[in-house]
Amino acid sequence: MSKPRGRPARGDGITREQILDAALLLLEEGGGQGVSMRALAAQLDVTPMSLYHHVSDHTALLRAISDRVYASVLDDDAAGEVPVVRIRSLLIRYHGAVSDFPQLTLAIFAQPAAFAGVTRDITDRLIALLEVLTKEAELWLDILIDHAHGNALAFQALRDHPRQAASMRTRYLQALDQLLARLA
Amino acid sequence: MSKPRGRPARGDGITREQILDAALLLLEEGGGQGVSMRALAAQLDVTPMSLYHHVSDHTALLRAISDRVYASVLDDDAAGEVPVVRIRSLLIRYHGAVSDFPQLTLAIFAQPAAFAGVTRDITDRLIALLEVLTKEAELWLDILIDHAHGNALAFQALRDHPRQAASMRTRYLQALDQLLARLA
DNA sequence: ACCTGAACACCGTTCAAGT
DNA sequence: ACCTGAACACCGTTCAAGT
Repeated sequence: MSKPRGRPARGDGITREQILDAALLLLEEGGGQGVSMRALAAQLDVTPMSLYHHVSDHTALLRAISDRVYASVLDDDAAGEVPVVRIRSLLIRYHGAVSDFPQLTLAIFAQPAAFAGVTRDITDRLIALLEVLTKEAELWLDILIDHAHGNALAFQALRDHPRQAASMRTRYLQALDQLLARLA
Repeated sequence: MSKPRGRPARGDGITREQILDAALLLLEEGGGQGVSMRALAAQLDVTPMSLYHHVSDHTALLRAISDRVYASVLDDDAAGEVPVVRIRSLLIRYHGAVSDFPQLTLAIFAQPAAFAGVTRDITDRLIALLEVLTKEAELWLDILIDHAHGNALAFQALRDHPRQAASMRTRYLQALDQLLARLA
């Protein structure tokens, strides 16, 4: 029943990659109160403590997950397009990431000190694009990012109502376009 | 050392009011991961289980707290003023409540199913005011509320930097005015 | 009606013991 | 290097026992 105590044979044992994969899976389905070390370990058929050999901390785990999630936001930035279009596509992908994993977003904001710099690249690119269009780039950065975050929270509130959630996506797009139209 | 087992003498024992007071206190200072039943009980010099005689649940406790916090938002609505001014003052008070208790806000959003209707009165009043000013009242409700929420989250991120937090308040006001100016 | 103590099922994390 | 088991300090919550 119980596993041997020592180091497992080569090829057994757990990878950091496998941990992150399982964590994302738990995050998507479980929804509950987030990924716990113990539940994650059970998912991987391993004792909780073995995770600490690959991840230093629970918040380090969350940071690793969010790094992975937000990395995809920076891909495919419609590089050839006009600034407004690039801003729009960047925000839509950011909003998508944030509202696909609302529990992760909440966890990050619950202890923000540990997550400085995770979304740094995104805001850096956004502000560079905004500076082309307006003198008050920082103000509009605040508005657009805050709006994405707040909307993602409202999203979370409709988690159990998929039909309303779908219309929420289009409402975000409407609001975003309304804001962008007033930017110039 | 240990208290007697039975019902305490008249005047001893705990009130629901005292529980909420202590909970708000813990919320303000502790900041940490929110108010736990056990920490709250310790604060009141009582066993955790005695709380369940006055509050049915941990989420019921949070709901009671948030009812109290948000009730003050509806006071003093500058009733004589123009709609824009009333909207502005309402949102500023709402933003204040939300960012004074970011941990509460996060807790509420973490399990939103239990909190439908808490902020209902606020959105009702807001939308009534918005309908005077624009045909797209619901769209602007989304924008303004989401903005307040998102900004409150960003606020939380600066919890340990009071100086930056102070300038954040004025930045919220700037952004709010920018949005309201584009409403008409 | 209202409190206590013991108990159950969870957390994150440390530490020593194993291979 | 990497896993286990036991342990510590936390959670929320239930249930029986006390007055």
